[in-house]
Amino acid sequence: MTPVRRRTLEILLETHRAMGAYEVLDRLAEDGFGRQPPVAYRALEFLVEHGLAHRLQRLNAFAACLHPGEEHAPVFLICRKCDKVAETSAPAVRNTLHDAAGEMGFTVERATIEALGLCPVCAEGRE
Amino acid sequence: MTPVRRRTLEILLETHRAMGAYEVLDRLAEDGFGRQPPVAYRALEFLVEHGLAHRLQRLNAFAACLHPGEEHAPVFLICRKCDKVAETSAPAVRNTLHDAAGEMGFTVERATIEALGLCPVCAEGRE
DNA sequence: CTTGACTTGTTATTACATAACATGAGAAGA
DNA sequence: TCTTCTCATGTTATGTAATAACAAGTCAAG
Ligand SMILES: [Zn+2]
Ligand SMILES: [Zn+2]
Ligand SMILES: [Zn+2]
Ligand SMILES: [Zn+2]
Repeated sequence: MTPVRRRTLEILLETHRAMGAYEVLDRLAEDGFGRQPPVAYRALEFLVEHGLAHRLQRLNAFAACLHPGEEHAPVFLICRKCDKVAETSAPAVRNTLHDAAGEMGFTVERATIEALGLCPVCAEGRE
Repeated sequence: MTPVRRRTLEILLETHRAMGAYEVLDRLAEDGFGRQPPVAYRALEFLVEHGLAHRLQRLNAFAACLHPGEEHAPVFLICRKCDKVAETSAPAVRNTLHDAAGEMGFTVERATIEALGLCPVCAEGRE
């Protein structure tokens, strides 16, 4: 854990939402770190590899992990109205996926499960 | 269904694999259609909206749907070795996801489920 | 024959991501 | 101590994916 990496994680935690790499980069630059894309991408890559952050394919964005160290299988719920992202651990979904893939002889190593829809708050507000 | 859209679908079907938008665009241009990104993106968007093709977030790519019209819930199995993409319909996975999200009050409208791993052929060939 | 919806085409720009190279700090070994 | 190796950080430059904004043509409805 080096300064850039630590700061990158802090940024993700502070904002508490999904952030694009360039958005993270701007913050890092403000704090005196490099202002070039690789600076952010490398730090984010490190965090993802070490289970401290996740990448959201649908959003081209990153978010801090809410259960670091716990060795979990995250599922993301993205609200299309307020853009909030909830990370939930749904082993049942993963298991079902592994089973379904297994029937076809496919070995799942990593899986991306991201749902787009409405969070409780936005759903209540009449669509 | 217009010429560009039909041709775009044909291209996806012919190659029988996931293709990037710019790759599709090159083919379209060869056939006398426009050579600008929007040409491909619009046609692909149309196909996706009408359930004739799918978008693979992990690959920034598109693939023809193998069960068009059937109103299904696709799950993609992407082989990291041979790059083949298998589309399978796994209602169980979707249901589990909907249930898990429902417990948190989240309403799922669309879901991206993509697994990365090894296909039967590549798994056999000793990792 | 005019209006309006829609499709296709263009130019230009924005957003996202990585390749390739240079430098400096620190650990490991002579 | 003085190399040497590894790794983190920084840079420049480029590659790749996606969209904004506008122009022109088709065609059916009125
Ligand atoms: Zn997590
Ligand atoms: Zn919401
Ligand atoms: Zn399909
Ligand atoms: Zn394979």
